[in-house]
Amino acid sequence: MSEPRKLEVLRAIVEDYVHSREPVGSKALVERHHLGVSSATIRNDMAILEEEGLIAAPHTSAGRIPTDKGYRLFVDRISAVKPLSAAERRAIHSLLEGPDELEDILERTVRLLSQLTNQVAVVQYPHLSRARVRHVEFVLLAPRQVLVVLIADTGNVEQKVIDAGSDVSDEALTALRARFLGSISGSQLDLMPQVLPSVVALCPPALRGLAQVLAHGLETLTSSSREARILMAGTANLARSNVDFPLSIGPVLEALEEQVVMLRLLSDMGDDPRGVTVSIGRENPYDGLSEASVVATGYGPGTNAKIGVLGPTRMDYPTTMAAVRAVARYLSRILGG
Amino acid sequence: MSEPRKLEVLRAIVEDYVHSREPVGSKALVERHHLGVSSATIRNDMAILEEEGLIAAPHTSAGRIPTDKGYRLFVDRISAVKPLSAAERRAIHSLLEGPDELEDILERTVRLLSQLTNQVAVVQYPHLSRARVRHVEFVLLAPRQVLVVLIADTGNVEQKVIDAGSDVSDEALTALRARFLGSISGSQLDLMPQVLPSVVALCPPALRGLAQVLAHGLETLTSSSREARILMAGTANLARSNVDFPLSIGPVLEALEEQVVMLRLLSDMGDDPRGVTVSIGRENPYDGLSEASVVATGYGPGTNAKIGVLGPTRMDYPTTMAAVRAVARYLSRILGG
DNA sequence: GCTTAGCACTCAACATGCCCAAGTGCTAAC
DNA sequence: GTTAGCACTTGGGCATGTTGAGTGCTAAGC
Repeated sequence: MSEPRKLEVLRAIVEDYVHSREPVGSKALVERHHLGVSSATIRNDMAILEEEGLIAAPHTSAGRIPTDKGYRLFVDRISAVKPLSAAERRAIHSLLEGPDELEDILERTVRLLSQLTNQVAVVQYPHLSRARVRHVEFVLLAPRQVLVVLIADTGNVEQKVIDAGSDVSDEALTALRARFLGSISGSQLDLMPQVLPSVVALCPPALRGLAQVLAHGLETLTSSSREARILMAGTANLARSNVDFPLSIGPVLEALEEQVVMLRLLSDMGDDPRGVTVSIGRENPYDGLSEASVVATGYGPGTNAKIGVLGPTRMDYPTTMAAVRAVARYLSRILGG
Repeated sequence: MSEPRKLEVLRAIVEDYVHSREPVGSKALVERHHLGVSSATIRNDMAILEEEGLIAAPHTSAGRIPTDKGYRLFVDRISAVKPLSAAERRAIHSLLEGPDELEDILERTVRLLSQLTNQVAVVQYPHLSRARVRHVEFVLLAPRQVLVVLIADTGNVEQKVIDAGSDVSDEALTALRARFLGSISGSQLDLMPQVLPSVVALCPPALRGLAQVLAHGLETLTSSSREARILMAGTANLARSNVDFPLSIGPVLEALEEQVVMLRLLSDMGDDPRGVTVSIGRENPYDGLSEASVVATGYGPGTNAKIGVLGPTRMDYPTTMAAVRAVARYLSRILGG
């Protein structure tokens, strides 16, 4: 049997099934796609595809549906990129409208992506780890309370109120601010644990106690738990595709709510620099997502944060991948400029 | 017929139905509750209750289920507050553990509440409108970029980067900071639109342009759109009670995602200062929530922000109300101290 | 060596008919 | 005002039959 036709058959099955949500049989296949052979031949091909674990039959006398492995092959070798429609392009360009603060932009982006794909869209805040310190500020709120503000060159502003333990003078704060700023301004945030102690060590003994506290505050601001934020939109789309989650959408909602899970998931997905990455069904590390697929890609400076969508394995991969890629690119451009 | 028994019958119907999710008939009723009369009598009572629109029968030969109006009467006049279990009390007290920043506290709170009630829990960030200014800070990030930070006595820290339009000197900023701080420190945030212009007017002409820009920045930080934030947890519980939303949980998820809707909903609910407020089914202003109930109450200083849960109308109101009240009280205590 | 027609076989989905249990409303008696 | 009794309604469960889509296999054809 011919290898190209085998792939063609798989492609047809995936496309039909995604379109109709119904197991697709040999006869329907030859009718809808001009494959140039009869249904009997297709039956033989399908038997082989099934042997290879690419498709499966829900029961004896039903058509076939793609398995996770089948989708994987489809995504990797068969699918062609679908160009976006003009309307979609226009929608993406409208991202520029509105306030240009990081949070607002991300929010609009994730909303847009969920509308474009009719799936749940997810975006991770830009990683701080590779960002650099742009500014540091200490503000005395009360005799012992200090507001520590750290601004990264990504536009992130992180702040935290800390308790100094003993009374703090304005002069001490100003002095320390200058010291910290001089030493760490421009350095990468993920180097803070190494850099900060040396700053403290160089302080005159009188200031060292306070410096220690402030350094610790700064460190927590840059720690990974801080950057662990995810924005999402379109969870209602899950309800629409209720049928596609035979068990329940409960576990999926749980996963989405558990930011740790989502972050892990996104960062586990390799960072193919020139395309989107897809994680299909049981490939997902989290059990609750065994019937879901994630299509994601990096964005922003160094493509270090991820944006993507989550939906049922029965998903229109080409279109979704195109949308994710287009939105990610445009988002990168906005943030870069 | 006796008024007390009528209420007793309604109470029994609500309780049984909430417990079993099945229409409850006259016979089962007399068996499970010792009402002291026969099923025939109950039948008569039920006919009256139905006439009054408090209960309804899904079809001719089925038992009755409470209507929205029935639940309303139940909540208003019948239900007794259920004391929390020791374990629940303990869980609530564990709220104190962990970081004590506003965001962390609210996050733990909403998680806890969703676990206690097995519903979706929702909490609104404390209103800024009645909060007072605790501190203001201007930080020069770049020659023309100023970071404006505003700290409220509720613990909220709001910040925003603004473009000054022309180069800014450090001295000017310091001078203006002193002016703003002196004039607005301690005043209510919702008075800012009135107070800020006068501060600007009193500035020396050389500073007035910058003062104007900064005042505008401060104003947006205090505007209502800023305080419009909601945290939620437990959306996966919706999937569990799938059956209770005959249509779909889609509209419910949509409503939850639409912060505007939720904020409107929460603030529309009267502010009964000594108890929780309940909004049942079609009482909700939003169509998608016509099969949902919201149990909410105010918390924090002036009980100006809301916390609550959302679930199907078929909900264990007494327990839910007790949990919401207990959590809100404890949260108020934590934030107050 | 592929491809194809033909055929027997399987099985979910649907329809039909039947009965049952739960529940109601009403009436007449207490 | 309460109750027993009864006729009536109706959804749900079950057994049965039918249909149609789909398969696998075999034998013939190119």
